[in-house]
Amino acid sequence: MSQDNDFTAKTIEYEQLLEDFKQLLKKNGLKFTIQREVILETLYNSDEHLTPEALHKKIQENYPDLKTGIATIYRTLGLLENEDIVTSLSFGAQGKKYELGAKEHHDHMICTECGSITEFVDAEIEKRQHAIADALGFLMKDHSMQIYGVCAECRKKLNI
Amino acid sequence: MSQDNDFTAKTIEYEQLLEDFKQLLKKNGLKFTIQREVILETLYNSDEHLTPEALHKKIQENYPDLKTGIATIYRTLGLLENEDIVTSLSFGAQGKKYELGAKEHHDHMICTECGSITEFVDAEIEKRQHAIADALGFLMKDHSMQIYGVCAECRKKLNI
DNA sequence: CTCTCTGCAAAGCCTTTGCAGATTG
DNA sequence: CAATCTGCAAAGGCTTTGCAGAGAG
Repeated sequence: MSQDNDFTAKTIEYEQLLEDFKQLLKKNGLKFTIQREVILETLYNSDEHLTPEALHKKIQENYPDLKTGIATIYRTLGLLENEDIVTSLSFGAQGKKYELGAKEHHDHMICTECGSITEFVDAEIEKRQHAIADALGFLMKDHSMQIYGVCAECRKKLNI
Repeated sequence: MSQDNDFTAKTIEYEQLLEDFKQLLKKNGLKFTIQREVILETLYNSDEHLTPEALHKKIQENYPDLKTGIATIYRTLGLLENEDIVTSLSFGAQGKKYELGAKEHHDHMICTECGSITEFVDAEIEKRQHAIADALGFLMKDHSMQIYGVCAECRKKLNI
């Protein structure tokens, strides 16, 4: 569950993020609601990548008084994704998982045993990606990379 | 539609592929049916990554006499994916696209304007991926990388 | 001949949408 | 106050499944 590699880093403070979010809402004539704040906050405080359903559950646990509908989760996630505040990862058949996009760019290492996601960055790969996009005349906007395999923990357990 | 970069290469002949497929079926006590052959053949002859629906449509066009149900497409695709004959790419909300896995390993460059997918390979990136997985104690089985942006063609059209 | 496959239609997910009341600005 | 939001439940897509007849080995 918990990660202790050196590759991840939140590059933005929550207050800052919240401010940006409010700004964006205002700019688009949208309203700042408790639900939206709670969703942003929950995403911020989660090191895991969350499915809409997992996010919903987490919010229901942490804010039992606030009756948050799954529809609002979806609507807000869509909103946040449009505004590039969160990004989503698509998996095989299991749908999408969301994470805050406010971190330093990173890639994902996904354990096929336990489903955990470890993040990492590598400057060399980033550089090559740009070089390749350029070589093919492609205007690169974003990229994502996933490595699938068995994480260190599961390897110990399975002795492989 | 058509791609003319130097990065793609089919490394296996159709006859070979078909033979392997038959072998696999036999090994698992499964049967070789016209539908399965047609699906394999259509995937082989398509340079695009196909959604189950697109594949279905293509088959209906090319084999109007063969009434192929979408359920069979899904079942066969699942079978082929399990056997690592095809691999799937997941996109935002638009579901999955499948491609034959019988090519040299490659990554994907996806145009956010026209949705086209260009394949490429880069030895340096492949090498780094292994190095990173090793460094993190991860047993790497597979990986995928996508670059999102605007393809050369669309750039011309849009003048960007 | 036996066992697997297929097409069809029904059933199941996950996600989106319509609506009336609740909330924000 | 006017406009957006929310929760609920219904509606929508895409994918999977059950079944009876068709087809492969």
